[in-house]
Amino acid sequence: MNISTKGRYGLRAVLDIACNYQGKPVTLSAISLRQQISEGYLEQLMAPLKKAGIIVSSRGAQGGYSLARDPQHIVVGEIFRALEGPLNLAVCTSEDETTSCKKKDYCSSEGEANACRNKDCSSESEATACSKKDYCGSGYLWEEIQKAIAEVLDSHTLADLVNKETR
Amino acid sequence: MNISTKGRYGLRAVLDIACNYQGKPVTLSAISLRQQISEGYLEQLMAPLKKAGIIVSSRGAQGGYSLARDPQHIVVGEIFRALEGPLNLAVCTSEDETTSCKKKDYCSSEGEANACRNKDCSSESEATACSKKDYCGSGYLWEEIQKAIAEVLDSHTLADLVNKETR
DNA sequence: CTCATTCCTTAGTTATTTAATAGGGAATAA
DNA sequence: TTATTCCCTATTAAATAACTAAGGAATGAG
Repeated sequence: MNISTKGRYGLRAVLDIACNYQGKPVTLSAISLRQQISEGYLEQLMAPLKKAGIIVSSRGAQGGYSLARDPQHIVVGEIFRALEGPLNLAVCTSEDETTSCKKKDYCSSEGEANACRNKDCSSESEATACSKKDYCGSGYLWEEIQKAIAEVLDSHTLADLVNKETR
Repeated sequence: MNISTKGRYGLRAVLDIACNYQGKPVTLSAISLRQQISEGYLEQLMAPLKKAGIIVSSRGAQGGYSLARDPQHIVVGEIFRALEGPLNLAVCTSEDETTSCKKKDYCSSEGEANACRNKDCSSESEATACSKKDYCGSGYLWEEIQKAIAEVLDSHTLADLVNKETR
């Protein structure tokens, strides 16, 4: 269980922009140099960040990237989700929600007392309904973990991280 | 960011044993059938669980797996870590701790005010010291997330999950 | 106007990890 | 002594991650 370079580098890039903006947009090459991440790879991280409305860009000489909003109005969860996608700890791949929890085989206890709950899927995304998921006891756990992660992500702003950085 | 089948299947397997133990050890084939996980793959999950002292096994006819302790004395974090390894959200690969944070390039802010803190690495494992890590602002975030995950893992016992299951 | 600069987009490639399968071996109870 | 059951290791196929490459489009400076 880890966070991909996409998420890690991407956050560093946004932090870099936040810390190094001085009236002028910050160029990719400057970020690349400071963060020791190849420009080509950084480019790919900028696209989703831009799409998510976290950064804005301008082209041409003196161009580069700036934050779309003040750091205190950018929640870290936005950045994370833009890069890594919605939180989805347990794997829920099926598109057909109605078939959920019909197969009691997936549940680790037997007998009629065992009513598979339908919300064991911990995905944040509505699109991915569950027919193969980790049910019941384990599903509960993944959900709790996911909520804990979301809580951290959504209770910090970019400004908080900038403070940690320059302190 | 997700949890591998190793962790998910493994937890389900342990839950299965907890729920279906009735005086006799639970066989792999029974777990396989109920959980719809191949026996071959399950076998590989049993090894670390056994090594971690979570389950015990007996061979031969009527053999199988049982819990090594009562479910209320098995913390979920033990199971998780046995299967997925120590929590290690940010990647810290170097073995040489003294080189940490010497390269200011990794930090996303410039200037002398920027003292890279040495503990940004969020790894639970002592063995993996950091020379390439996500520093400062971002390192702080990964650490907070990791602590939140550990809190959930370490505040639930297997008995808690069994209750969720059979309710 | 034109040209250097900078972002933009897509395709392709390589490395790593995951998820399994396969097959023989060792212990044990009936 | 034999069917059962766990044990161990190697191999492989698929998926994902992590880049690299390369050409294009916009823009500001001169």
